[in-house]
Amino acid sequence: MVEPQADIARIESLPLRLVVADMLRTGIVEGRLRPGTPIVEAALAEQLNVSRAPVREAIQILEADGLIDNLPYKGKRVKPLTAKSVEEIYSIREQFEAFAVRRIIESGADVSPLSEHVSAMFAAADAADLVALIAADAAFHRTLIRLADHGLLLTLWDHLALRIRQIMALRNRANADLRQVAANHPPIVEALTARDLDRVLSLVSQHSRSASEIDLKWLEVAP
Amino acid sequence: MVEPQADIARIESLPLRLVVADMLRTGIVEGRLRPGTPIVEAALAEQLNVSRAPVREAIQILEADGLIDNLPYKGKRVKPLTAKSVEEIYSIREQFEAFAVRRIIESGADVSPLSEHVSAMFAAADAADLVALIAADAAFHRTLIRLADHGLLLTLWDHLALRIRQIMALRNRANADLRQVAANHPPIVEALTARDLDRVLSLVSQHSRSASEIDLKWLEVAP
DNA sequence: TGCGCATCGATTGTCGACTGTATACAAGCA
DNA sequence: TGCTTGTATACAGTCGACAATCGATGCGCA
Repeated sequence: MVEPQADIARIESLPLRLVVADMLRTGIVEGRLRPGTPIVEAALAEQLNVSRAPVREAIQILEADGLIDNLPYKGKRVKPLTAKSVEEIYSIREQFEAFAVRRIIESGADVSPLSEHVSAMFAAADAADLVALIAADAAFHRTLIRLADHGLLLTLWDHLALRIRQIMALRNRANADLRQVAANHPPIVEALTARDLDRVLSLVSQHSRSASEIDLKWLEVAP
Repeated sequence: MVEPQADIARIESLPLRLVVADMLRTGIVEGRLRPGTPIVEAALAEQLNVSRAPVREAIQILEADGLIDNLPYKGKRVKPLTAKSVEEIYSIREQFEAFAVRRIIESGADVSPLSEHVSAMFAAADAADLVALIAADAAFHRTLIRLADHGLLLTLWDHLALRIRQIMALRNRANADLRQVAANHPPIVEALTARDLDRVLSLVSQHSRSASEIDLKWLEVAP
């Protein structure tokens, strides 16, 4: 159940379903709505002072994103996270990034946009600001994908990134070495700049796999 | 617009939105609803003798599948196919299949389930049955993905396969050499059986790229 | 003539009420 | 006792009506 909340803000007069979807999505990927939490249309509608229709549609959007499970006529819930699904998510991520860097190096795209995100990560690490670090990390990787100039890939990535954010929000944050996280990225930029495909691929692959291992470890204690 | 149709069959008492979604999906991937065709909720609802709610939800499902475009308050339509989107779809397909075969060879999974689909393809080619050939081809590739034992990959594949089917349905069918299509597949099975990763990768990649080229060629004359 | 502006039609967006389905639990029966 | 059968409840699913939005059309006016 989502915490009690006042009336819904209709920013920019977006359709309500999108506002509601965003609210739920944020709650899920930030870990406030944990896997398994029941999502009940009527309850949500009442809390947000809207009818069930837009709530229902919002839930269906998140269903398509793979964040919510639908058990027909029984109920919906935040999709449970299993070790296997975490492994699958990270292994696909590895493929996507590998594909992206191959395209980037082939096309000779300018990789300088990555640098500012690296700086942001170090700044966040120095300030011990985990939220900012996660945001900068996400921005770095999304930019990497964007440089591949592949619309479908970017769409698929955005879906995947949601689930990765969810996983990261769920793991025990106290144990992360923030500067280490930031330090993982400059070598990728360097290797990209040097057009050293093999080295980039190896770094990216290692990056995904170590993240996967960390998450699997922490999900054991907090499933 | 979908052709006039009597009352909707509520097979197995599935929720209406799923029945409607299936109907629309089939129409799109079989090419009866061509890219750009407007999809109007009210009209569909009347044709199918249901209310707008399930129709609306069905449309949203296909929106998530990437088959339908939504221009808010203006209308929805079958998403137009551009050369770039075709290229993107096939290039992602290539990545997925490459990933799948790497996993298959690593895990040593039994690839014999592929053989029956190859047989089916040759039978269809001999009978000059294009529909059966396309079905067998789709089954072959889906099985290949399934053998990788990766749930998320299979989900992503199924979405992609829809759009590939749509593209294939839209291209001029008279010009295909059916036996040639079938003949492309046995070498893949052989190389898989021999665990020859490099050769499989090369074959699979070639397979995707030639399909992409053919489709791009035919989409020029019928966009 | 040409330009702003009310109006209208088409289409999606939202609502509240009704209906269908599944589960659990209690009541009836062999 | 153990099985079936009813019944209550908590949901999702569907419906018909109404509201909001956008684009086009046509009208008045300089």
